[in-house]
Amino acid sequence: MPELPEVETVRLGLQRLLPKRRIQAVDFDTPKSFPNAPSDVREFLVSATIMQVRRRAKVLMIDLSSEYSLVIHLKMTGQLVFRGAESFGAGHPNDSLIGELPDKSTRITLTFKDGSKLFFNDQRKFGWMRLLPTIEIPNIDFMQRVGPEPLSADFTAEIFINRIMRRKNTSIKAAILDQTVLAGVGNIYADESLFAAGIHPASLVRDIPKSKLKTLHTEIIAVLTLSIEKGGSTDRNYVNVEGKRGSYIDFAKVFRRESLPCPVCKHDIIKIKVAGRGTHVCTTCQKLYKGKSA
DNA sequence: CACTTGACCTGTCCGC
DNA sequence: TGCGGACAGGTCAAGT
Repeated sequence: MPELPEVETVRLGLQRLLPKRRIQAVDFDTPKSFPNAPSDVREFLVSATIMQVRRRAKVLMIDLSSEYSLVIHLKMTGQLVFRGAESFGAGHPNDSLIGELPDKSTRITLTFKDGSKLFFNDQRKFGWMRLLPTIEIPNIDFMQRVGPEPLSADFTAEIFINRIMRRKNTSIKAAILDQTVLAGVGNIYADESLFAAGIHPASLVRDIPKSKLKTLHTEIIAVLTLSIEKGGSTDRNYVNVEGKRGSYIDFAKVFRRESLPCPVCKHDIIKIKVAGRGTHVCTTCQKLYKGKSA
């Protein structure tokens, strides 16, 4: 659920709210959510000041004055919600989708010296937060293997095509979901960008003309950019740091629109399974490329 | 090595 | 209304 646009929206909110705040305490329920040793937490987290908030792929990094960083992955249902000191006692903000915090899905709470708090909620407990030396982040396995940022200026169509061809014998959907090919695309934006490019998600990479792959490169960038403008997609769980929804889902052409008319040709959108994921497709607008046969 | 499937979890929804 | 099962999907480990 949180894909690149959702994680970037959270990053923008955290970058606005967190720098210069000093951590007073951390509370967490399970070691799985926050596996660091208590001695490291005391030494490198408590009393540290937040410097900046960065993102790489779907991973957030909160850099601390201790030269450690909180590295965070929201996975499917993770949420980071900030509440200022004034939000407590008098109740929570009325326009938040999230009620009183902490609640039953709160895994980690960071409390700052000024009384404000950052809550890490995660219904399904797949997400995590880890304290690592800032300088070591580029060395962790995921950072070593993850592909280029699709919204960076040097992510050209040529680079995209070269990287996608590493997965030439699999479906195009599986290929763009592969974080080692490019960073940040998940199920929503895979379906939306493939619709925009007119490619059936089950098409094998090797069968798709280069010109179509070039179109897909353009559409991936367009879809991700529009979604960041809309504050991401709130399908089920996703909210921003204020607990508010993103509106991109209102602009989605196929995602979660099965049995509704295609906005272009009016034929019904169907839902199938591709690469083990629920996949939304308009079989009229999206061509299934298959081999050399006609 | 390339690729696919299952596991990790919990809440929701659907059919009986 | 209760209950079992399918489903949701990011990533990694295990399997083919």
